[in-house]
Amino acid sequence: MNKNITMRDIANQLGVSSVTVSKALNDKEGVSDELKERIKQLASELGYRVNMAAKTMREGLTYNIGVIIPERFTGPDQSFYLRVYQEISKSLEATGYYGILHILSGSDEEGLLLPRIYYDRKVDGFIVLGQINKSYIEVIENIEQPKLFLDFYDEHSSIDSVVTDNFYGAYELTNYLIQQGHRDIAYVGNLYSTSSIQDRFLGYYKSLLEHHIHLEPKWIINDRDEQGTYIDIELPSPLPTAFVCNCDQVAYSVVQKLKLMGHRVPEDCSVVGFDNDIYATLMEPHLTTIDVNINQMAQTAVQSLLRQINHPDVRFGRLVVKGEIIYRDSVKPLNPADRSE
Amino acid sequence: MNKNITMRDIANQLGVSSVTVSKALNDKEGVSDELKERIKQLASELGYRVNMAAKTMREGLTYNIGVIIPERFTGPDQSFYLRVYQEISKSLEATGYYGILHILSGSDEEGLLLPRIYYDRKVDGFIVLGQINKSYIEVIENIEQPKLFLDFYDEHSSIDSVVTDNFYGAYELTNYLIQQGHRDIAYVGNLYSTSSIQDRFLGYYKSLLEHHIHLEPKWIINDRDEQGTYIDIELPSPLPTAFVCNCDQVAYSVVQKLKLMGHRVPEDCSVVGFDNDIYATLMEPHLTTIDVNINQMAQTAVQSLLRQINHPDVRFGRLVVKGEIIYRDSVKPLNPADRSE
DNA sequence: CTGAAAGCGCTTACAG
DNA sequence: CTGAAAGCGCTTACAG
Repeated sequence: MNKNITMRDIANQLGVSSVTVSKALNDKEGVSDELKERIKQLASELGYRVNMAAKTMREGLTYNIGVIIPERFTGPDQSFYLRVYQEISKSLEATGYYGILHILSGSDEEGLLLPRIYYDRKVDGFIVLGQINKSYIEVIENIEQPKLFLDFYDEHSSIDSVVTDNFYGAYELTNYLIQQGHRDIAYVGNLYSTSSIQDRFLGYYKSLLEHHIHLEPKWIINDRDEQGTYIDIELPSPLPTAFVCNCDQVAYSVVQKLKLMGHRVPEDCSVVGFDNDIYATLMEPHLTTIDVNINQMAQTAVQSLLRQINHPDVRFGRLVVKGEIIYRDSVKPLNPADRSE
Repeated sequence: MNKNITMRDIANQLGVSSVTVSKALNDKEGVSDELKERIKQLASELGYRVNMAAKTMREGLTYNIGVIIPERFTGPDQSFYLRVYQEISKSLEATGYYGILHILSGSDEEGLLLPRIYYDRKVDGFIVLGQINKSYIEVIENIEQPKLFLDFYDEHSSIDSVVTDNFYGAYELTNYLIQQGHRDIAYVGNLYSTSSIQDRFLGYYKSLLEHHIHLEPKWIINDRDEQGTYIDIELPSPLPTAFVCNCDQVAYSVVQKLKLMGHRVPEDCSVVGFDNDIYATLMEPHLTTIDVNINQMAQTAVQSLLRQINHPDVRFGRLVVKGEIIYRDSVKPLNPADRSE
């Protein structure tokens, strides 16, 4: 019965024009309060629903945002970006927008193919969630629509970005380890893979510098290739007393590896991660890590992009969202006597 | 420069009508091959992109599907439905459709509020992913648009559904335990919470019946309240030799609990799960479980719903997607001598 | 306060 | 093979 009720139907039944109905339903000037009430009343009885497509065509706004996530971040054991997407979705809906997810396949990324949402003019703007390769960044840059990088950035690009505070997160985590008496501290992560891993490394390094601890090149341990595919981690020998891992999943692998070699965590080796994702509490011991404020990141991203849509000229640059150390059981204070040197 | 190029622009530049451009770009009859080529050529040079909103208004199809997930299934440690959503997204995009995610909050579900995508006519149909309460089912039923339940069903409802083969999955898993010599087998799950948990229980029960094993009421162990909130699991005493858990996450909890009590898995107790999600391989020992074919479920759901959109009269009823046992390390053959009675 | 006109960009049915 | 006309449902700008 509420089969495609239009404003005209309401107008006809009330003997007014559809212009008046439009004004009433949108709370615009120019309708008497009494008539407005009658219109709203009837609209609700008839189960009137706005036809967004008509609105879209008239205004040139789809009220959709495309969220692009590179496929390699969406494996069965990686739920982090999906959770971010979920938060984006919620933030968007609260403002009358909707998110459309596009998983960017490896081959499309290589072949520099834009997602279908682009060719179909399905969206008013794009959020790229997760680092894409240099050439694809250029392709995105050439899109003449608002866009934003989330959880990574590119120095050569003029595209706004929202990232978690990787640098200070890792810096504080490393400070904490040093406070606990550690001085032989390794960093696990490929420095050339993503801006996040690189910035976390730099935070770790800053902490080392401030404490006049020499950075041992052999204690920068690779965990993946530059495309982001995990490789087998080779632990150095002798072992450091602590590992700063670029993410919880890698921390989990490192702990597995240590256990396999007969070492105990944190008794023999302390380990910290980054993200506070599912790995942090599924592993034994529970991981000390940085809780990335996903909700805040999503909200910031959505707000920035929406502002870009409404004011195409304003730019934000790089927006940093603070994280927070979560202290758990993977770090042990080091007795000075235990030190290797 | 590709600022809102329309068919008319192409038509004007070529001195033809926009009707001809439309036909050419859509590969319809009635344009000479030569002209069609010129049109496509120019369209591509100009960076023409179709205006979906116009198409939508004309055809009355949005080419969007709403995917509704109850909030309680989307906690930080539950990525299963998000992964299903991801697969739905991919399946949809392959057919020119797009998914719009709506997380149904607990209060909206209680208050029987329909999502905004409904009021905005944003979608051509709905996939409800994850069991909703009875009253909300009725609300969904009254929507005069194609809809489908995914991963659950309701006997009183005429809405099509796609589910994994819960019954036979649990049946085969229990058969396997019995083959390994187990006879004291508990089931963990609230039988009144979801259709999946109920059907898995029934599969377990069928296996027991077939082997003439008495169903001990005390060995049906509760894991959550009827709203789905997890509760503390109380293990029975004496312990059975095996647990059939309604999902991997609960299997994980059970194993944690057993370990805490000083029991070893699988040496003292065997445990199996269902889903083959991240918990299955993150726990020690790795879990023997049923691999739910997420990709197949998503594809089946998308195809069914799309057919419903194009043929509003056809119904499928309940579609069952087969899963597969994944044998890992959480089950140990039971030596007859070990039996408790 | 109320409404007639025009137009967003496309496609279908029809005429030539 | 090609195109003029009409209409999908809305909203803005203008006239009364």
